[in-house]
Amino acid sequence: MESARRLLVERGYHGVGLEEVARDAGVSRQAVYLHFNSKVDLMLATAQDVDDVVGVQELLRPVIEAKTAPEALDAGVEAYGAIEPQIYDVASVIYAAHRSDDAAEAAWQGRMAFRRDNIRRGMERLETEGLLADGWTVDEAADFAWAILSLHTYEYLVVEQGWTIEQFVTRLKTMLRSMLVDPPDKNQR
Amino acid sequence: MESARRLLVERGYHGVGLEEVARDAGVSRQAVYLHFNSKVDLMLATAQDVDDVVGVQELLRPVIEAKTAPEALDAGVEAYGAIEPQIYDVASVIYAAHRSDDAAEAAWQGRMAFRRDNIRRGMERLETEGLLADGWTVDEAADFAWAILSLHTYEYLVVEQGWTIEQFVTRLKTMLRSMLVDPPDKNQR
DNA sequence: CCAAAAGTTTACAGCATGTCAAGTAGAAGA
DNA sequence: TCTTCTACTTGACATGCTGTAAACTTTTGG
Repeated sequence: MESARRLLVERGYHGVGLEEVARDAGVSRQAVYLHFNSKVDLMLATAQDVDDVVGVQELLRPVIEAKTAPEALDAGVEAYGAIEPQIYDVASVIYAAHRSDDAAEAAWQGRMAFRRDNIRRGMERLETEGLLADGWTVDEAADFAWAILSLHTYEYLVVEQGWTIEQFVTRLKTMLRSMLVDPPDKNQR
Repeated sequence: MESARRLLVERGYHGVGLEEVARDAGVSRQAVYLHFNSKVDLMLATAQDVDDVVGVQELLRPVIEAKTAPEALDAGVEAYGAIEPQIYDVASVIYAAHRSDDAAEAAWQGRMAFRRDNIRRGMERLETEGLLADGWTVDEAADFAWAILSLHTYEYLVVEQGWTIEQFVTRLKTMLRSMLVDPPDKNQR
């Protein structure tokens, strides 16, 4: 599983064959089919494995437990900064396959829906507390924050440009606050 | 070329074979190899074709001709909003292939470098005019704007969530102004 | 009208995914 | 200890893809 992850990530889903993945894991190619239905199934199982180890639910707890909506927003960005580095590699393999493969597409959409639902709840809370900035609907704000807190923002800034996680999280916190939270709460407390 | 684009875009690079692409274009599969060296070469040529038709240089002229750096930034976001819908589909095919294929990787990096260079020049101009917001270096600001003005921000907000281009451009203009331009010029003129 | 350019059919090599069948080594249980 | 079950192995095969090659036909332009 570990080595399957390494190879898939390094060379991309279509860049490595099952033969090599299996040999690298010390088993025959056919043995893979005893555990997984297909290559894409192996990839998805690998991703699920990563999810379980990371413990996303745990990392999202501070978001739910935050006392105010703006603090929840900050906590959400921090959770994003903690989660993304761990799931980035397998998630991007799923993304790369999602246009060509139906199972990958379903897995990708599921992940996106999960994240967007969480963010939307945060925006609903902002509005409930009367702190959603003027000119934004809950949906539009959720769309915006979701697009910013994406796999690809992380990819561009941290993976490609070498930003530190702290730098990345700080900039995004400031930006989302200034865009989505009403001025009275604009400065961090 | 047109139909090659359609199929590649609809089903993804690995989701369609050359046989079908060729038949759809009304020629034999082998005829494709008379014009292109490989499947990836066909895809890249298709993308180049799109670039030529779109006329990126023309669309970027208002950016260069803007009188002030903040106006150039706005013009840049507008140019992005004009270019991205036209190149999105083929660009995303290149992106999807860039991890598995060396030629696709090179093409992708080239596109990214082109865009980032343009954005960096804008940030240099902002700094020259003394309007780059406190706490930002030219490089960091360029990274940030480049990550935001990406294929994927467009994908998430316009393609997936159905934002209009106007809505999209307006939000990004406001955001980049408030993050990167010094307060005196924060409001649009 | 003729010759080159462009395209067609047919065939083949190589590699990948996915399936099937038969055999084996070792652990677990009666 | 003997049996059986499990996990894995090797080998073979069907299918589908990319890329190359050769021989034949059509188009086209000079």
